[in-house]
Amino acid sequence: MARYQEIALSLEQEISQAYHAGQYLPAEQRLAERYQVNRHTLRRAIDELVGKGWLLRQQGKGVMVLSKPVRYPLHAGAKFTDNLLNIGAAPTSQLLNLCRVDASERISEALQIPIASQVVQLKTLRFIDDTPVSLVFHHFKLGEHEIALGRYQEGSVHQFLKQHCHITLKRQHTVIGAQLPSANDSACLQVPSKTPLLRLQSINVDQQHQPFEFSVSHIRAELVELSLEHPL
Amino acid sequence: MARYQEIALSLEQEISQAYHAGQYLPAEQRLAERYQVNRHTLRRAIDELVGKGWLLRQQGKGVMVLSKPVRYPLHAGAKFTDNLLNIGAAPTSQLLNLCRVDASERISEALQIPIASQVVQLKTLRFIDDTPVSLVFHHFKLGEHEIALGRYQEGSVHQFLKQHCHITLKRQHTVIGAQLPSANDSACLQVPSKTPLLRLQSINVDQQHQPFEFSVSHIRAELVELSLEHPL
DNA sequence: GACTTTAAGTTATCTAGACAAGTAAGGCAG
DNA sequence: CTGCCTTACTTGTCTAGATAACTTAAAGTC
Repeated sequence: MARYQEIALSLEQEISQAYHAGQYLPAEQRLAERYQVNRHTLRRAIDELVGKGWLLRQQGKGVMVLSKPVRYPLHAGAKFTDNLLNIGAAPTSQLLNLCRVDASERISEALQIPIASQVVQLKTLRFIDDTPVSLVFHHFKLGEHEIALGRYQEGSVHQFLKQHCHITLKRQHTVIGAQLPSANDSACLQVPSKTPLLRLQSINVDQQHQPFEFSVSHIRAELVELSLEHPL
Repeated sequence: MARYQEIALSLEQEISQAYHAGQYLPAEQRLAERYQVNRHTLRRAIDELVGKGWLLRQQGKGVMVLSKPVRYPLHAGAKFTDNLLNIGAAPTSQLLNLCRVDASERISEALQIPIASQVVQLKTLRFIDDTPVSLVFHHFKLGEHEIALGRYQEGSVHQFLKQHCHITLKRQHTVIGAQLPSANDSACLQVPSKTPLLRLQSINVDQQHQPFEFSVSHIRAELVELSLEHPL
């Protein structure tokens, strides 16, 4: 077993016993001295625990110990916002960008439109208690509701659609994967490039069961896990 | 944007255009020379794409371009083995370890037994076409079927239970997360410590809807994604 | 031919040093 | 007191080099 793995294991034990969420580890240089290794080797050890969701790096501040992730139910009608309000957390959403883009193969298949035709793309960032949690790309067909969407600024997108367009969306199909963040993901979610993300691709349908929205969410896996009840 | 991120972006484009699954990239040293950077910087760039599921590192051989992941449906009755046979792949399972362990809080909660009471733990490794795909920890209550379980050696565990114990398991509750592999995960799944894994924790019930198995799967996210149909 | 050894080429790990970039707190001018 | 600047400390990135571990194929041995 590599030295950095030994150190990661040792640190993991120490954290679970002597630290609680919100506390900061000693500086990398100090830890490197304690373990008698180069700072790069110690960084590698910390990277292991960051990847497992135990620690969060904050440039200029230090390495923080995290708490257990929020469990997020995945029903057909499950709403990000409502779920979190129930827990007592303060969920917010912020519009980053609104534009038209050419539909990729995946998007056109999901929305049942021709490939390379244009769609409206909404890029939003979701927070829990001022911590960025997920980056979401919403895709809608062009059409009557496009102008209304242009007025969206913040808060739940699905709530907005319900109020201004009288459309209630339901989750119809979801594909779940995991990946490391791109440079853009890292920047928006304020995580280093080694913390894994959950990737959710959802097709949401309107009351007539017609595909209305295709969304791709990149979610910080140290903070959130998905929960699923299977019907009998 | 950091140099290694620029290189990752450049490589990603090149791969999607000029490579197909199974091909190998030029050696790190060559690529480092091409981009005029130190080999460590180029490694960091490759790490980005490994994390995104585009590439697979193989010590001593090189860096291989991967194909798109297998999509694995997650119904109540979904079976790893049957799903893959339908696709035309060759799924196998191998027993790594069988022992009794003390139930953690998570396990005892899932199986509805007292905390720290003992359970039977089966550790299995699943392959698709001789590639290790997931590492699974199965947990069962002690009891009448324990001896039968002791005879399990390979193939689908659920199939084995059906044939030898006449028990048909159904997925009742699933929690999905993502994390980087531990040292043990890396070794069993033959992946470096930077490729993210999907983590599936499932409670499986018998015909009387009683919790019978609690399993924890660590799945290579570059190879598999989970698919979910939501009922109306 | 079958097996072993060797060599070359590859990725993996560790060390060492430098500088950039971000944070926080104290000191200072207004 | 407020606002700005400086300074110290932290993490992030890049370079450079050495050695270990692993894979493959060719050369050698029986």
